[in-house]
Amino acid sequence: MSGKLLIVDGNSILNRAFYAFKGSAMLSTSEGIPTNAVYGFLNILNKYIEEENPDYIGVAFDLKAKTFRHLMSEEYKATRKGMPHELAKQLPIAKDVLKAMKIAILEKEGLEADDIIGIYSRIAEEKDMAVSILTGDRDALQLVSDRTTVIIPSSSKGKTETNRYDPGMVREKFGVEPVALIDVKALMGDQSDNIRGVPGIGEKTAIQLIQEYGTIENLYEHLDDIPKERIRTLLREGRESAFLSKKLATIIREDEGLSELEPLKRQEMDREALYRLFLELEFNSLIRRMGLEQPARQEAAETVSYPIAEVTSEEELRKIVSQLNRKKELALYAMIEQTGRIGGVMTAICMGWEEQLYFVRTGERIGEPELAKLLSPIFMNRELKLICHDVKPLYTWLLSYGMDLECELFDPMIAEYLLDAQAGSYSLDRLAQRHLNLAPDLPEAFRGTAKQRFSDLSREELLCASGKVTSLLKPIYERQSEKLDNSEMHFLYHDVELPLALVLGSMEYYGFRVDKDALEEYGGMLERRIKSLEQTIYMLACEEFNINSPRQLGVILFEKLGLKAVKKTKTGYSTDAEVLESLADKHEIIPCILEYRQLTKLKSTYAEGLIKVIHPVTGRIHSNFNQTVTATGRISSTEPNLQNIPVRTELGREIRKVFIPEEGYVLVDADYSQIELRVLAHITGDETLKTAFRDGVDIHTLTASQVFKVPMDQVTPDMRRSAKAVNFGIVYGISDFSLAKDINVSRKEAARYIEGYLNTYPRVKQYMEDTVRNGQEKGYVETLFHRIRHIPELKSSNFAVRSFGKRVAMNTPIQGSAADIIKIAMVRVWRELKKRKLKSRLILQVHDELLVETWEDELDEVKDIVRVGMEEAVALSVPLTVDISVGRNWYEAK
DNA sequence: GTGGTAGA
DNA sequence: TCTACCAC
Repeated sequence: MSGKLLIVDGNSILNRAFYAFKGSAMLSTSEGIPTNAVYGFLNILNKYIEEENPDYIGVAFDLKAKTFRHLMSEEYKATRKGMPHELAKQLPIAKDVLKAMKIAILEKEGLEADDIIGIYSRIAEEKDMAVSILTGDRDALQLVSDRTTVIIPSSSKGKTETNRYDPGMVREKFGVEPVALIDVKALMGDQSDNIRGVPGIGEKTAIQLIQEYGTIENLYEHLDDIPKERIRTLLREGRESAFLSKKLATIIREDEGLSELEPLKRQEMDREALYRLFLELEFNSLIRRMGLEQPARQEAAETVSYPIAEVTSEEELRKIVSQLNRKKELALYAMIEQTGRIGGVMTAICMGWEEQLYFVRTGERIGEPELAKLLSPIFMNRELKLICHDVKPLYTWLLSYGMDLECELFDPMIAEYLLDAQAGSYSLDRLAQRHLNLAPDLPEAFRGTAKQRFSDLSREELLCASGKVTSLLKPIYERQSEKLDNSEMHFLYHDVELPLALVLGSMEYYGFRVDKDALEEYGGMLERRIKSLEQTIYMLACEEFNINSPRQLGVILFEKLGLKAVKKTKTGYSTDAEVLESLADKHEIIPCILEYRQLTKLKSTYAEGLIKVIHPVTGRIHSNFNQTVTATGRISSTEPNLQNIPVRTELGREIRKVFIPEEGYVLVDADYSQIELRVLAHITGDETLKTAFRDGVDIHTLTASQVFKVPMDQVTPDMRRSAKAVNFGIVYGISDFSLAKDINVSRKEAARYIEGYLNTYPRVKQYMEDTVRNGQEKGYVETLFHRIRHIPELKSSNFAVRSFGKRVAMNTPIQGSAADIIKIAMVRVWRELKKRKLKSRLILQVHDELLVETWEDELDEVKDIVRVGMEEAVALSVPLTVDISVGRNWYEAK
């Protein structure tokens, strides 16, 4: 039996980092510590080991967040000053820890086991950490060695494998025999969450128990049989055990059984494990810095990879298609690039199911249009389920060849988004990692992130990599299906998100026509006004400077012109609109700067930004609609973002005049009226709100009337404005702090408004409380259609983080349900337009608004389709009303 | 609250 | 990366 010392933290990330660094010294920290701090420690410690103690023996030790913060406190503030980089800030602390280690190590000539083991406790003593470890935190010090004690954390019930410590696993994995088990939280006097519901087993009694039951497994099995009375005794002992634990840490010093140092020698860093870990955690810059990009190939043995054959003639392909077409399910991976061509370019495609995969490269033998046509029987086969990761580009590609897609679909990317909307990345290799624990070695083009194109790769590379990824589809599909089937998201997935991918694909395909000349003229007009404003500003400042630089502007305003700085940012003076507005009457330069800001924003982001993305062939803007980005279920739009085209100011709104329909078409714009507040009324069941919406009462005036306790007809515009802001705040779940900023009152005043609101609508208040509690219990909240959002922040010990979690918990069901509803409406409208074979098409969604480019002859029909599609998307206890307007450009149609 | 983009 | 600002 080896004499390994292992300190296991409940924090799975760091556990795994420890394994990756096995043999290296490791300083792990708890939640709340910046990852680069962890990295910094690792780096420094490793360096130290390499340079000064090559034979240093692996020690992991664990600094609790509180201790860490303590170390970060006063005494270090001074040293941190002036250090340029985050990492540098951590240096003094790391050095200090090192110093402690050095003392421990170098005090004696040679290295001896008890020194190594003792380091931890010495540091703990020197830094007053023992207290923190034993009583100051809910986690605990956990040691494993052959003669010492296994402390099983209460997170042994945890879901992740790294957290699941049971005696058998300890024995197998660490080669040590556990002699006792201690529930850590019970030690801390926390009875809420103990091993299998048994409160606090003190170490001493635990040993007795094990002796009684022979083995730990046996004890586990009979935990429920232990009499309640005895459990109470154990609980009392729990506190004593805490002090025992401290002894445990020192007992080892005298343990001669640890003289065998060989197994503790430093080993090579496990670069692959580290690579996989960093990949999963998206520590991309760390991967780069540590040069982990090309981990040694490791996956070959365990990667599912089916045989693959290349298809090189149309005739052959036709045969294979008819053969594949008889299958129930088919995995397909399309190597499509978004290029200048609308619909993208398909370099190759790979498809098949388990026993055999087929690879087709487009080119002279089989052209893209021919390929689209040849594959069509599969795409139109409603009896077949196509497993396709990211189906949207495949659909736009098909549209560009006049083809359609009507088979059943399964898209792992979308499935994963529903399972975890905050996962960040949904590329296939990440899915393989999450579901299959595989780290396939793939060219960058297959990993979604890189600039590399499929067409940059050789035939062999494409064949090999696409075979790998296509093989992944089936097992991923099976695992995701199981998870989805166990959830309530079936409807959302099959009837909303999957068809929506096609809707978005067609929206991207059609794009939005733009009058380029008008846009250029608009830009020119802005340019002229900016130039003249610029001169005025230089004159008023008596010097030329870069107005776009908040830094330079800050110097001019607050140093040269002597204006009073109201607010600061991390790097200097704040010059945001809020600050400038408060200074508006202090100096005539201020209004000029505000106007300059507005004009340059319009010019650079909108005028120039939009011109850049007009497609030279279609003359239209083909925005990219992303379905898997937002945590709430909303869609996002990029390159350009068409969901934030100005509307509030007249000058900004003018831009909408350049968004025009095709010849013979008009724009139909339909937007939900107050959809979030209606969702709120429905979810909370508040009668006042429901009646108001049924009667078509102005909701902000109503709120004002009720909160300020005046009759409806005596509500002043000011009162209405405040009420509107409060409604706004409720919908978006903003804090009293942000509300105060929005309506320019004190934070206390804002808090009173919110309180007044909640007292006016007790059902809303009840809902808010219920949702938060529910979220805390389950760890997630859900929308009307069971879209879930995990909110780990609710469990944070940090007030600000927890408050954020609460607001998110209150807001997400509202915003998310509204997102669900408009998505349902989009699918309905799109399907109806398609079914009736109309020329009109859905081209844009802006959260509560749909835009249909409408063939003039179809105007009445389209208005009807849109109204019904949206208003009847879902039956709530309040009506959903839609305002529709028609125009020859977007400006007119709003 | 949720996003995206531009400029320094 | 930070600051600022556009939308719902």
